[in-house]
Amino acid sequence: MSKSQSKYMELVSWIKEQIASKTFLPGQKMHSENELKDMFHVSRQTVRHAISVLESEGILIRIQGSGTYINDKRQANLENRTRISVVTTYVDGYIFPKTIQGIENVLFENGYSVQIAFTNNQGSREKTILEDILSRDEVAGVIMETTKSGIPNSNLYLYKELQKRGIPVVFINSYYPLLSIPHVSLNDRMAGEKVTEHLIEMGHKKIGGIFKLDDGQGHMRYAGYTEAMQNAGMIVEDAHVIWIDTEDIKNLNKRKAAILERLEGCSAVFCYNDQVAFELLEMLKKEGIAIPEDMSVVSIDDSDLAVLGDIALTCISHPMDKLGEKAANNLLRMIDNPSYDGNYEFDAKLTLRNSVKKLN
Amino acid sequence: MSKSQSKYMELVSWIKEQIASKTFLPGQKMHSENELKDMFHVSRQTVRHAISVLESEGILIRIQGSGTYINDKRQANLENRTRISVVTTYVDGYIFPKTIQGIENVLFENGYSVQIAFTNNQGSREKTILEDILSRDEVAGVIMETTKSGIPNSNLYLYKELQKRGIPVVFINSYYPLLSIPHVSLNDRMAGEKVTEHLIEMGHKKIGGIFKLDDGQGHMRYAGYTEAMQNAGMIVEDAHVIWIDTEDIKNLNKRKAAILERLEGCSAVFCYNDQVAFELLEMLKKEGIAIPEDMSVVSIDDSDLAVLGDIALTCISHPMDKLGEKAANNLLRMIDNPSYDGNYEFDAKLTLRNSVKKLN
DNA sequence: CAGTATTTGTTCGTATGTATA
DNA sequence: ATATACATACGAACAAATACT
Repeated sequence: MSKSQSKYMELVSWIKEQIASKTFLPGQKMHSENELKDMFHVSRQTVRHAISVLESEGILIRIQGSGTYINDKRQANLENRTRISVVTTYVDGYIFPKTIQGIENVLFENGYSVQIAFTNNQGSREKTILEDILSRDEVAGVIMETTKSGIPNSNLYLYKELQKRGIPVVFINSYYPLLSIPHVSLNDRMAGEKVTEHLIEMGHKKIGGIFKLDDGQGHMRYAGYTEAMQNAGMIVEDAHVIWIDTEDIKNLNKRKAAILERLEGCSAVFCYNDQVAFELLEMLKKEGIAIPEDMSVVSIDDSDLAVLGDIALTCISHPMDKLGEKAANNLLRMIDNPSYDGNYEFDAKLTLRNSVKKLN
Repeated sequence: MSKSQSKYMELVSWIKEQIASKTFLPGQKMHSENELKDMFHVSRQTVRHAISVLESEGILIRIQGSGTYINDKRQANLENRTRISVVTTYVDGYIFPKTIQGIENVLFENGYSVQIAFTNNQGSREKTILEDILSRDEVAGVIMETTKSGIPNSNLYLYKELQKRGIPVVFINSYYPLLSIPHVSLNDRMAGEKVTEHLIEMGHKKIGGIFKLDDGQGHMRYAGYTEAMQNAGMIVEDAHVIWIDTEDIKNLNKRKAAILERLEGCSAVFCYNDQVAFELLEMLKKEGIAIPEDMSVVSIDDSDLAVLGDIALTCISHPMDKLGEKAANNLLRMIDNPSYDGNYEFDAKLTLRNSVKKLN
């Protein structure tokens, strides 16, 4: 592969490939100059030229009389790192800005600089960003929002590589169950449970739900919803459950007919988040369905959207900036003490407003 | 001094001494390899070895066919920098997230990583962040939102230091008039003018205004407002102009009495931005003042807030993500070509909605 | 511990290729 | 187009540090 005209550059490429493919392992001794000379049928000068390039890049270390070794870069560079990479899906939602601000506040106060990137909730972008972090090899830790954690992720090997290199990672909002990497999030299961229990206490029997299918939070909130229903001896009817994905949220109206049909007969509906609730309110209003008289609506997040319209939403509060601060603090503790368990889930707290009607 | 047994190290020392003693000046061409060979009675290989050591230290630059030059260190260190620092006031507003996302998109695609920090619109924090950037000395450029550009800033010397080091800076949204540093922003003066002209065209004579006093955007929007009034032969009455600062915006109600008094007799009011307009709408509603029947309201930004309530605001659109992209692109061009002029102002475009009444 | 082999470090000579002025 | 200057490449010799017997 990589033909770089000159012989020494070909040798450079070859050695890099061996290291990348784990044929040469960090700390190991490499072939001697004379061995390489014979292997590649070049002069020793050419071999030395190639090695000197790699040495100046910090990839190899030459020790006179002993040999040439693959540098164990990790330990060498990790010492003075004061940079943290923060990767989120978007920044233009209503939760992330506050979370990011919380993260930045804590990290800046602790002398770290914050490097940021956005996945746009696309696995391909997540991959590029992780590869970039790995190749630059200069961050002391990573705070990461999962990308579509509700469906299988093909980038898990990149997270494992970070672990292998001793770079701690904290997930926020959700996590990948297949990885043993800590996360800081809202207790989404509890959130789903509490909000559903509230509806049940208020006398609702037929409770519909709109959940996000492509992230773990959607799954957990759904799990809480079903648990609360079952605890109350009620049956979760799939006919009243609507699953949407990230794309749907932006244009809930496209699924209007299906949504209205599924909510037929329900007196209340559990919305995945405020954004969904807000869109749903608009939709119901246009259909002449009054809230909360004809339909009670609850949601999760307690963002600006929850109180912006004429109907204030009863909902679970998202910790937002507190979540960011906690994630940052946990990451810093993990950097100091690699065995520290960085997991944390915020208890769900219900805020009562006027979007739920009491039935008798 | 430094006798380092080997000939090539002696040559290295000699060259370093020449540079230290200003015999060789930055940017200057050095002796050719053959000249040095003859001067020191060594082989050309030895000369090349010495030069390659100095080249890897970034002290010399070899250019094939041209010669070997003493590196101007500024440029030397900047070569491999692929990090841009983005500093904004907040991230939890409604404009910044989109702007930041626009910036990140462009920079990431161009192989740069984005380092972020927030000033919270406090001069002291701006100072700390700039000092941090300067001491780390590892960014290729800075995109900066001004901190209270409407009042004197005591950190200008730090920006000058960045200029001195050849690190390009682009301001967004506003700029410090005392510095010759480019900015990318909305044409705030034009925005103020257009929105005021619209009110005048709709028959309004008494037009009040709420402006932000502590940033340059507030000043420019006010300038546009006065210009439009004067062009129409109308007089700007100070009694109808309200100046607020960043703190006031969060709690407009505290100045309720003063605001209502100043708007007395006005048929329309120009709001500094959507946030102000939104707060004002709430206030007027509670006072029983109908919009647009009793009072027309216009604003600038066209954020989510503009269309969220029951009254959709007629306003000037803020370029948001486009502004971020433009700022990033201009900064990249400045990095490539230091003489490139990175200034750009987006034309103001009016979006008509239903917050303005036509008078006759 | 001494001696020897191995491995990298330094230096010279020479030749040809390629980019620049 | 030519001369200049750096780039690549080979061969050879000896020095210095390390490893092994």
